[in-house]
Amino acid sequence: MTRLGRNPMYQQIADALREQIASGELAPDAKLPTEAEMRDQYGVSRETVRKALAQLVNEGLVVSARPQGHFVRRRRPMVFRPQAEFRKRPYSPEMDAFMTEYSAEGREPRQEIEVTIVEPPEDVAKRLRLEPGELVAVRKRVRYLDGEPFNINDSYFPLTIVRDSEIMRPEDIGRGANEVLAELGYRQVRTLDELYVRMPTPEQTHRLDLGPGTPVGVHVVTGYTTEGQPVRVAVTVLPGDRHVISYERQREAPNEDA
Amino acid sequence: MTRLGRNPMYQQIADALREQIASGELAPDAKLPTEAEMRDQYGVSRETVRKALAQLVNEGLVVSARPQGHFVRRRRPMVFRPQAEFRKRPYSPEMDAFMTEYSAEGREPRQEIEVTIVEPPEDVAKRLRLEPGELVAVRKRVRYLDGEPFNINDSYFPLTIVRDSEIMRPEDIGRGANEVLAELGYRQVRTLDELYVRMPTPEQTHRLDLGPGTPVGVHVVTGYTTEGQPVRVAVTVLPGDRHVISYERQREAPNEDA
DNA sequence: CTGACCGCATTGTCCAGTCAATGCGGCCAA
DNA sequence: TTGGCCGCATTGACTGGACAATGCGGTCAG
Repeated sequence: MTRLGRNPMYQQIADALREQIASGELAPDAKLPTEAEMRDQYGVSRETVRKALAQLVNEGLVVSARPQGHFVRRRRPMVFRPQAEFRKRPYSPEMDAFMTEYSAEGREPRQEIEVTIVEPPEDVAKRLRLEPGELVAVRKRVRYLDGEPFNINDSYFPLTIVRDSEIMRPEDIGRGANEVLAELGYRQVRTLDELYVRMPTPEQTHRLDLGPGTPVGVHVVTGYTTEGQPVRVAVTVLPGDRHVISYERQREAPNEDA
Repeated sequence: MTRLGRNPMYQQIADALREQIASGELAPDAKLPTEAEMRDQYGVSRETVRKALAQLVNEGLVVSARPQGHFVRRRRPMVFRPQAEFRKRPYSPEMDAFMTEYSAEGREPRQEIEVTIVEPPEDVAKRLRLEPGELVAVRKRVRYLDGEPFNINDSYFPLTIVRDSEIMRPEDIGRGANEVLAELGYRQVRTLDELYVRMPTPEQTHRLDLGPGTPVGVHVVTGYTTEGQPVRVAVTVLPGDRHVISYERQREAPNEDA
């Protein structure tokens, strides 16, 4: 482990540990050597060892549990299925098998709901085509599984169309907020979905209790009525270490392209 | 900037800088104060300032350009549209507007293609339902835009069905590899899409020339024929700082759910 | 037996310093 | 004018140290 290949020592140490994790030599939940042990083993200072460990933590491969040591992280992803909104059942056998593998079966779900009226963030206002100053109702939800926060879902509705409706009540809506919108005369027939991949803001880190090195997927759904009017913007924040996002597609017309 | 709120100094410095970036006080491409300046300004050691900067770099907010200093990062995302495979044109007006905003118009595209025959990685073998030892053909592509690597796309095909076909040639296939598969008698009518959000492996970091703190989306498409036979697994790696993933959905049946 | 307390191993924070690498801008020679 | 070289500001890598925080496990008093 000497300074041959031009790579800095902390890189080489991180690479060595990463390799041990990938090969299974260090299994999930296994304890890594302590900083002091590695300092002696590699003949470097403790800060250099710490820099290597910090890199692995940032990659999401390792967690630190003071003062027990560093441990190989175990992943338990869960399926997020945007299509669940519009499709009831008919999945292909492949999708069924996939769902079974990553199902929430046997885990205990819970959610917290909070409804407020606010001036919308700029990006939401733009998607709902609101004039400056127009207000929206927000349903902010945090969903938990086995007591662990799993995702954030904030749904924005133009205040003019949901005022005094069931949507304003901070309770679970059994038949879904989309059905309530439909009853109010705003049935959504089309959505535009955007997905961003990035590191979380400190606020998201806090709300989702994220460890360092956990990226998030931000899923933004804008729902439109037949007339093309946007009536809902839903922002879902999905911690990368806890989700697989999955959906199914079918050929539409019998012609082909790129 | 004293040690009141229990937060470590490097956190407080990082928070202050993050706030200045969010507020626009430090605009994109703006130069941050040098480490020495901040050391004096906050009355801490240089290492502490560096720890704060490292955090911002890891969040993808700041880049360091030695020896010019640290700069606020500018983002220029690009649309990734999985549906492009199956849909030719008919997008809604909303989607059209969105595409225009993030189009590649005026940027210069280029790609490198490499075709090899390998024993597939375990996850690919599983999706293609291959027996141990069965081989696959891989088309590995790196796509560039304005000279910058934009994404990686590795497509795996069972060797038994593509041997000696056009797919084995390391050139661009104008009408698309999917059409070639169709001509060979394996038309795909359905796909299962999975999307993972995570930090890149060192190999991906290298191939995509990623800065630290850039998460990636890993998009895995498995294509099936009418008979439900998997004939293609495409793995696309999308750097989070360079993409928005976007698609459209339509109500299918005139009944509703959650 | 039980509960409170304390020692200890381990990680977290921070410091003051050294030397290396890098790229820009200016200086100087042809 | 032009091309090459060099100084310099700045970040990167690393050291060896100090002290704080934390939770587990064992000890000891009741």
